[in-house]
Amino acid sequence: MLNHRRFPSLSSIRAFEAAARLGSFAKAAEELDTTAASVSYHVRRLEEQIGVRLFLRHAQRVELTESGELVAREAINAFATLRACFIKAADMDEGRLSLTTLPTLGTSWLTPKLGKFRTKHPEIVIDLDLSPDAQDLSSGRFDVAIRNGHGRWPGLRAIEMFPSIFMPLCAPALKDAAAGIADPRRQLDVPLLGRSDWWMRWYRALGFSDVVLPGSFGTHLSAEYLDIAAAVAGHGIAIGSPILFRNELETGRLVPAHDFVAGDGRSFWFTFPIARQNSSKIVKFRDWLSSEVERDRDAARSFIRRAAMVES
Amino acid sequence: MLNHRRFPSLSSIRAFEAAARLGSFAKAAEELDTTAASVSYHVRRLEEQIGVRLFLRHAQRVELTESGELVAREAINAFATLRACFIKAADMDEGRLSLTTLPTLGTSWLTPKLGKFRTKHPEIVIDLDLSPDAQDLSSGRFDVAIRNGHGRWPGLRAIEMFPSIFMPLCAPALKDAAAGIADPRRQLDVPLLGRSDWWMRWYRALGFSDVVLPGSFGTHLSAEYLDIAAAVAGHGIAIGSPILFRNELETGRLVPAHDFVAGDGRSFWFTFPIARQNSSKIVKFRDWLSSEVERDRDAARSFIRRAAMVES
DNA sequence: GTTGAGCATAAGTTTGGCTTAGCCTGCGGG
DNA sequence: CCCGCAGGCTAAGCCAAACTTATGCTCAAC
Repeated sequence: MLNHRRFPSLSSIRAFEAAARLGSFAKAAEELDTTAASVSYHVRRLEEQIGVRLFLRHAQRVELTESGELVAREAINAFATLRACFIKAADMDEGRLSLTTLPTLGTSWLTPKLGKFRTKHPEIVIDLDLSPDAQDLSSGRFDVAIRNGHGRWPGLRAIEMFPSIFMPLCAPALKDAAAGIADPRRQLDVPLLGRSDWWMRWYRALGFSDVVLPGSFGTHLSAEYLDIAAAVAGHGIAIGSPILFRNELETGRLVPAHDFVAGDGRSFWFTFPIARQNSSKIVKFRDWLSSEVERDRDAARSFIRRAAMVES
Repeated sequence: MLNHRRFPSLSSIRAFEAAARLGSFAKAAEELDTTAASVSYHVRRLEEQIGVRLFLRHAQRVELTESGELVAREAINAFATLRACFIKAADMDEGRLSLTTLPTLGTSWLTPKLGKFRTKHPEIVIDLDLSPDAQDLSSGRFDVAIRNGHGRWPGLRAIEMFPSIFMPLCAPALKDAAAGIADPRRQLDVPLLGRSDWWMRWYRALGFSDVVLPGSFGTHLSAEYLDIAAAVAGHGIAIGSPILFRNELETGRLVPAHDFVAGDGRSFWFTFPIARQNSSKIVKFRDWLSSEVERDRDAARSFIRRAAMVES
């Protein structure tokens, strides 16, 4: 008799379902890619577990009992439902790509381009998360990430986009006031904005090893885009990437305050779990992103070429 | 990505279903009577197989993703359907007892009593099959059988009902004409009806070893009840069981043509698969049958006591 | 700060389920 | 009529999936 607490073996149910649907153990075995012996065994097992005879065995064929018919109807239905919902879930999942990236890159570089992706792949919605610290891709909250670092993350595939480089940028009106920027001992009339560690690196790349920067930087790391906005507004000289802020440079809202470009040896990487490298939405985004990166890297190649790397 | 041909592992689906329904891997593990590690493993596996993240892992809890919610709804539903239909099938099965027996016993002895069983257990429908040869109980076509034999059938439990005995029976009007029945050399005015092998045994039990019976018995084995009907109609002397035809004897429609009773050493047995001895419908029928047998055996005890057994 | 709940991961072990091999039965064609 | 074949059953042995054990980690509660 049926023990109401315990569920019968699922393999047995599957075997029964196929046998009932196809009306033959042999055909079921073929569909399940196994042997008739296995199907026979499982059907018998199921019958023992629920205490009900499901098939009548005749010499060359099997026939469902009345109870068998009932169970078959429901089981076939249940399996079809499951099959369908996995496919549906996969489709739904394919239609939403969730991406986490650094606020600066997201705000200044990525967001303006996303419209083009949407036009090219209208079936995919991008779900963008901007957070300063690297989110764990293995948690599944995000499909892909754009990260800054050295490109080695266990379990993740990392595709290099462009190097992390920076140079002093200012509004054209401040260009003259910034003339002495290359000498850290001179006191400028305009404040320096942006990440102090980058300023240090930039000066070190110029040959000044123990620069003491004026205080009042007043910014968080990773909020450079706010400082860039301030620089555009003429409030000082910011340090930032000529690649990320190519648009500001090309439109003349910013100009280099000095031509020297430094880098920290790190890069921006497009990353995703190796296990998901064949996911079609990831492939689509990756391909699109690569072409965008290609164009930008090309446009910024002079900056990249002359960047002086400073190891930490 | 989901391979549309192959179904994901069912154990994984079950683990996921329980986890989704209970909102916790630990609770799911408890319900499935396994460990949290197993549930965790299976959910991860399912996600890999269908290529869709179903749960978001947080430190102390898990949360369904959007796709997870969809799959969960369907899976919970599918499992509930399955669970329900097995129970329903068991119930349906419990409500119908199918019994195969010999035509004589079924017609003359069992059928008149079945009304009482129906009254006592209105929830069980008896599905009666009368066939001269023993049906295979292991095929599942029948739940129980009443058989004639020596009580040893592999895999079957056999409960003895009463011995297979027989004596000459005739209509009261023929009693005088049957006076010389005990001497096979005398030619009677009335024909002998019924199984010739039983007549032979009966005479052998009386001490006549090589009896030559008159021809024209014109009956099949196992169709004694037809001959008994003929005897009731006064067409001859039949040989049959005083237990099975107790009713005819008690109402006076038949009388013993001679008081000698023979047996063949066999009995009628109530049998069913050992594996099913706890099936409640079988227990109910068995208990009812036993009480009926008890009463009949009691009423027929004088016939049974004096039956002379003749080994084949 | 300590404890406990909840999930993940690794490694070792068991057992369910598969395969192989052989048998039986009935059908159909030579 | 007989033999081959199709379809199902059973037994025995093997293997990988799935389970257990053990440990670690994180957060929440006291």
